[in-house]
Amino acid sequence: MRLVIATCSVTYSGRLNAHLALATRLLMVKADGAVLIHSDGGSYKPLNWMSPPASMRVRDPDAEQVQAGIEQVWTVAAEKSDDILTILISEIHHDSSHQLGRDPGLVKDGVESDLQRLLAEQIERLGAGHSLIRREHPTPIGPVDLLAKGPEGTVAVELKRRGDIDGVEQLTRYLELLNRDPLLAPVAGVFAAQQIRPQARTLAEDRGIRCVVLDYEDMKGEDDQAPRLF
Amino acid sequence: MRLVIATCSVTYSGRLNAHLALATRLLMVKADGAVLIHSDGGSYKPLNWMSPPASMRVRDPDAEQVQAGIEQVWTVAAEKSDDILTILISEIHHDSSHQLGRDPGLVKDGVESDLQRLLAEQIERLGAGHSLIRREHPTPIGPVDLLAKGPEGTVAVELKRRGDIDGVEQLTRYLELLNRDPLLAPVAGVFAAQQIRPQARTLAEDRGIRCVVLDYEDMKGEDDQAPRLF
DNA sequence: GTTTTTATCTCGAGG
DNA sequence: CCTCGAGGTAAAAAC
Repeated sequence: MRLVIATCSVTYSGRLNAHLALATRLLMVKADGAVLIHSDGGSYKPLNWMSPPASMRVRDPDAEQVQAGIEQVWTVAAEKSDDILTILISEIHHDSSHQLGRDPGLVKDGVESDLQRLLAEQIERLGAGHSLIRREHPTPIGPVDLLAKGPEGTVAVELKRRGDIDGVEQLTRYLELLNRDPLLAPVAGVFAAQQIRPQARTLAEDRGIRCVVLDYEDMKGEDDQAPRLF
Repeated sequence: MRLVIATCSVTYSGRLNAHLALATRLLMVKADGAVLIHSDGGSYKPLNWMSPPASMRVRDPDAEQVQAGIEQVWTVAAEKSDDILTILISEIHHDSSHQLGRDPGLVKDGVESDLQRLLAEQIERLGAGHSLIRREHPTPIGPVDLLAKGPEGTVAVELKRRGDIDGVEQLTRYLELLNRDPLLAPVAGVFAAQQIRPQARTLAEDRGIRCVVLDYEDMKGEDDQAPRLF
């Protein structure tokens, strides 16, 4: 990884065109050819970048560019498209290279699949008298997260970490399909999430879909497997 | 901006829990307290990070951590939530700080608003005999991108850079509302995008919505305003 | 301030 | 290889 602090201007041409006026920034060049241009603020997204795989070419400025005070011209080209990032460097304040090696990568806990496993094990969180039929019940338009038997019949469960309007739409499509199957119908809908947005709740309830808010930490506490990832 | 190349392990605790095993990485500390942890590959997303505003505390390792070869412990806490990033540093290979100043920011050209302006000007790209009624036609659930008059009546246009299934759902909701208005009905739907995904096209056509693929570069070439942002 | 929409989204899983 | 859905989505625009 090469780290350069430079006063530069940048132009990107690809799916859109974008430009950065002259200022001092960090240029990060990764081993796979990726280039990231960061300012000293904002979150993790760079001001501008090139995704890997890419290759960089450094050349001297032409006469006009020399006049404009440009010392180096970096051209970063994507290998799989014709996206091009051009960096005009006026001054380099720092330049260092470092050997990092491969990264073992991030281990996560608490994503939707974990939530699904826990709710499958603790299906009574949908209400007393529920039992699991199956996870990932297949339909022609994709799998339903959970299918369960409740006191009032079969229920299809759509599970989200954050319950949004498109999750309700998704469940609605599933329910329409499931209720066409005479062996399964009638199937009621349950929209279960750690957090349900008001608009999603309103839409769901208008359609007769029940909303259930889940407490992940609580469910994890009750988890008999209690896996320790780290 | 502070740049540190260090052999470290990292733990994040917040909306989920995540862990990075011991390896050598770049730690970037920004002026607003943001911290980014990058490996030497992958696109612009860091392996792990803390969004600003945040504050960092550096302390010495406890006895057990010293035994494990840890030299420093960085604790990065978000100011607006209880998210915490803990970085256990075993070895620092590089450490430098740099003054960057405020960035003038990115200027873009080619986003959805540009596409909408161009299609409004070149509405005949929907087919011969189309004329624009208005852009951003208001409805109770949000504005319809374009409303036009075609040879066979009024059409509502939903515009996307990438045409996905949720765009079709959105247009469907608009059409249902617009067709309730006796002054407007009947209104047909057109789903226009630079790229339309097969599933979205299938759903749209099932619902009698016409799909139109737009060529932005072509439209830009025909643009009489020809704005030069840079 | 909140909510909604966009994104050069990135990233991973599954066919 | 492509397609699809999730994301600690982030970030900008709309309200």
